[in-house]
Amino acid sequence: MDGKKLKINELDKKRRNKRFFLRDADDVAKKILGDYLVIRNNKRTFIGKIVETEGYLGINDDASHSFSGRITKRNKTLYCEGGVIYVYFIYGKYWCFNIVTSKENDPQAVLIRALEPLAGINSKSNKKLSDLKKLTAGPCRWTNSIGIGKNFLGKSITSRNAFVARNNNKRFNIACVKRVGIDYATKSKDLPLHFYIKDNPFVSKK
DNA sequence: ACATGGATGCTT
DNA sequence: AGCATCCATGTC
Repeated sequence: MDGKKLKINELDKKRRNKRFFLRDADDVAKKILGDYLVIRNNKRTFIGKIVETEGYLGINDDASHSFSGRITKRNKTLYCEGGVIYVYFIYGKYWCFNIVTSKENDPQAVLIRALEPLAGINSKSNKKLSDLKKLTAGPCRWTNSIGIGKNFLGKSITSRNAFVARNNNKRFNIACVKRVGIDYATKSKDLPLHFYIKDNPFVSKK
């Protein structure tokens, strides 16, 4: 009967648990490609397929907010045990959504850069692919579209209201390139920690 | 092609 | 305390 509800229940069963997020960020970044991000927010449920991610490796990664290990008001969430959400405000307008990984005091994270919307985005007024892409194809776009902000900082990514669901039928190739927007980095600038699903239209455009 | 925007971090 | 810097995005 209600296909959407059924699907959400199915996804609930495939929820990634906390242990999954205790590994290194590059590993998590690759493994969650093709998985589903489920966010329950303002009494709505949003589902998006994760199509583009970046790994940030922590204190030795000079592109990371936790580089050098200095703890600040902004980055302290990164030092939590993996499995919580790290959001930060950027460019005076936007929010970026990350999943903290690895063990406590190893401040790694995965940035979710783009999603393919599957539910919860108003598709009535956005039938065209180009319109839909403007809503979820980009690290600051999808967060804006579903109301991600500081309210998600430090929240669990293994809870009923925010989780990653395993996709057991992955048939795609993964591209592995250098990360975006980190020219200020030197040592880690060219590391291939930016992953995306090849040929997926919702990968943010270069 | 250009304007927007605020937190951050560095300099004073 | 001041300010240059950051660039994804929206709007042109």
